Amino acid sequence: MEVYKGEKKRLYLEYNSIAHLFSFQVEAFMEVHEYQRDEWIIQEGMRPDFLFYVMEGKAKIYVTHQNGKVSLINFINAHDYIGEMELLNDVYYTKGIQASTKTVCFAIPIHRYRTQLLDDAKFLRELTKFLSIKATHMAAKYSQSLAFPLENRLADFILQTADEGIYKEKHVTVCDYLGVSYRHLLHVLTQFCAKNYLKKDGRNYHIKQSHSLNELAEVLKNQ
Amino acid sequence: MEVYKGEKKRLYLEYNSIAHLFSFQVEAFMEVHEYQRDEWIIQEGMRPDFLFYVMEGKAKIYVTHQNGKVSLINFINAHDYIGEMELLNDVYYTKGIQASTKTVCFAIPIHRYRTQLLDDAKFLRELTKFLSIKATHMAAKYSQSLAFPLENRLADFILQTADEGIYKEKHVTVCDYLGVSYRHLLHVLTQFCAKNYLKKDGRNYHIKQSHSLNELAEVLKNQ
DNA sequence: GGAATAATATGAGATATCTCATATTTTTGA
DNA sequence: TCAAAAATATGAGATATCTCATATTATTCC
Repeated sequence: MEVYKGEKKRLYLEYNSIAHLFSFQVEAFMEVHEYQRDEWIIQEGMRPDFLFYVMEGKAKIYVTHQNGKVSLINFINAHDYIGEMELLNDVYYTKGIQASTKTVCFAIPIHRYRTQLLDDAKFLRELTKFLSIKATHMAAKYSQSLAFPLENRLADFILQTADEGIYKEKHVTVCDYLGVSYRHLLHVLTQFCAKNYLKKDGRNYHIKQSHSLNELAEVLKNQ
Repeated sequence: MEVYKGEKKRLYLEYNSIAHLFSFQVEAFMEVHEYQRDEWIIQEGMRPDFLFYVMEGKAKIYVTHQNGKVSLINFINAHDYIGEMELLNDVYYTKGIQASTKTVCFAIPIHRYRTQLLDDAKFLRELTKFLSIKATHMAAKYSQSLAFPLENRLADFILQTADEGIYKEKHVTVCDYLGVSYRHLLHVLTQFCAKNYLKKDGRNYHIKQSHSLNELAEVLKNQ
């Protein structure tokens, strides 16, 4: 992790302002943090000292269960908040956040700004929207995971993450995200190939019949 | 549904104030609604005209999937908000909300107060907390549903809902909530009886070994 | 009060998904 | 550059969960 200092920090702030998110000056004690791929932005179980706002990059929220299973709860992208749960709640089990690409965040020290943040309607309004979408999204994922087999959820995931007709997510990550075993994921992917929805090419999968995948994914929709 | 009028309304407002939740006068156009058991407070797919704040009673959030399966997403209790998603988001698939006991809510007309509400730090702060807890709760349910079999989740649910050592939830509701088939729920309940964790008595189940259920439920915890 | 509806109950076979074992290939780090 | 670690791959048997069929109570409503 790198904390931008001096000229580097000044330049970054100049070109990437988040002043519009607050109605007061937040820059005085704000830091700019850069994390490398696979680095932990927040360690599971350890309360963070900052509220983060992601400017660039992608990250993943993980939680480890007592039976050793790991769930990838969600992906984090640019313009998302991190650590807002800890800002709001005194009691909270902190989840792990891991960068999956180089990630640059603004880091706002909680102890310094907590009171001001919780009094700022502009900030709270944006955060409320962010949280409402997050809650809705989790509710949708939850109910879908119980109502549909992997076949449907995977079809949706493939269509969402494929780039130019090619799907190439890491199986291990996808297992954690969709909450199924590695074995079963491979099994359903093989089925998709057998049905000619996908064509395997080394580690990539070419989408051959997106309409078939669409049909499978479509039944999840409405929410 | 009954809308309190005249003296009844005046008295109810006098004894149940929510003035402390806002920094402006919200009472002028606020209504008081009472719903009977099983009545729909919000119909699935229909945008509500009010932001509700539940004063008394309990309700359930439902969503219907395209394959006909119904998910009971969550329970709603006193001091929860309803319709806050529609207040915040212009595009949102509205879920159904059904009263499960007599339920009294304050109903704040959205078109009238939207702007003021979204500018009120006091209101937004409470709502943000409410949403953060909701999001966390959904995330926990989601990851648990994928990481643990029904046995563990049911044990937790039984302990949470039992009253004086007796569990008597309706099977149909529980199926929708835990996202399993009726058949399977009964199967696991029968197992619990066979293991002597529970003793069936007509439609009730007496908890005989809460420590065993506790052990099963415990592994979900940490979050 | 009786017919219709909802809730409970149980069996049996099907399927979705998991666990474990093991092999190969790729990536990483000293 | 090489050994260790991570990711991919596949088989086979186990288990969690589902579907469907059917019967028996409760509950609701005219």
